[in-house]
Amino acid sequence: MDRRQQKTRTAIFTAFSTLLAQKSYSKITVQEIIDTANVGRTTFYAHFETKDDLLKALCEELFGHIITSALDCTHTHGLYSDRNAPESVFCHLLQHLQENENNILGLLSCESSELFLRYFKDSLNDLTQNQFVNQNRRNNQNIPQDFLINHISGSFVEMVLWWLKDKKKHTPEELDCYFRAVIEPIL
Amino acid sequence: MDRRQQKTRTAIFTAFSTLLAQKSYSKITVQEIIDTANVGRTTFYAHFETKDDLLKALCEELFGHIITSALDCTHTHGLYSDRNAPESVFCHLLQHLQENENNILGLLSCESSELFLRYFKDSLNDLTQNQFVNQNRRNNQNIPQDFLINHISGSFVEMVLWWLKDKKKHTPEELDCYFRAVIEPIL
DNA sequence: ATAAAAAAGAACAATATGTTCGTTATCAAA
DNA sequence: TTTGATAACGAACATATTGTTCTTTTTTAT
Repeated sequence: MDRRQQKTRTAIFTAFSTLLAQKSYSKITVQEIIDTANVGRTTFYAHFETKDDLLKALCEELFGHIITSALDCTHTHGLYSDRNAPESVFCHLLQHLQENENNILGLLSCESSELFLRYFKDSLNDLTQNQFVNQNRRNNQNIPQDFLINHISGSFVEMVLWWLKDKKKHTPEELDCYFRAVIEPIL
Repeated sequence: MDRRQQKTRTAIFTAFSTLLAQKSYSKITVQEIIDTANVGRTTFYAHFETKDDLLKALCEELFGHIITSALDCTHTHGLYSDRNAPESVFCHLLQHLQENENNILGLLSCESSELFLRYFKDSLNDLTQNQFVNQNRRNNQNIPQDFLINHISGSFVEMVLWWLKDKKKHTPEELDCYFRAVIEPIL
């Protein structure tokens, strides 16, 4: 691929991320993005159809490899390796988030965090579902599998939201411990 | 209060709700709202500072009494009246939602449901917190109370989101049953 | 070196925003 | 029922954003 394309694409992503750290998504204009990225108006629209399109692309880039990395983890460990195992996939995810690659946490902490977390939850749903079909789980009370999957990924996302609002006063390991305590009883 | 004020306020709310059923919040313009409500531009800005302000006012109106009603319920029953009791506050909430007063479910089903559910969750947090301070709960594994409160209200909100996406294939009573099954083990 | 592709830059119509004015209609209270 | 207050109207306004179209310049891959 042409280096110029990659360069502007990166410039736009960076500018967008910078702006997201300053103000909410809805208040960011295309004008600001291209000013910050220092690219022409035409160039922006050659890459992305709309601002929403840009957001989607950014999410795919951000959550893409964090999820695939987690998927590798489940292939070796299972959803939770063991009831008393030291780490679960969720701990892995939290650590990955905190490592701050591409400044994901910065983005998730911004005013538009919910926006990102919806994308994140979609990915988590796939991840969790994957686990359920592979493992033949006992279903203790005729709870629909859909419900359980949604409960797990939903709770995780809400936990991350809480974690960030709370200025990350807890370590990924602590959170993992709490999360397993509230999730494992129902598996 | 002047009847005229009440009348335009209602007209704007109704117009806004109608539009929300058709398109996402971000794509609705003030222009459309005043056209639909059939009020002057000046009038709109006399009532609400911005579109965001309107959304906030609508949420307060919608969730205000649904929560106070639930609060009454907790005063008599407790968070869950009893492990085997037929109804919990959450069932009450779900039924209330489904009764379709002010067409809440219609709004929650729209493209901008997350927007509303964030407001809803804030109210739920207060509700849940209220319960925790009144009842002296056993805390089985040193999980922070904040975490538990957030887990409960967060899970509930995510469940409603799932319920709506799923076209409400389940009754409030079924959902309540599932929800208690995943929440009660940790209380 | 050259043809293809990408970015810049300027200009465009269309639309949305929030404000200001003077005018008209409606209300509540005497 | 009159009257003073106030809410709504409507038109106009400057300002800003959007998405598109054009031509010109720069950069790339081969």
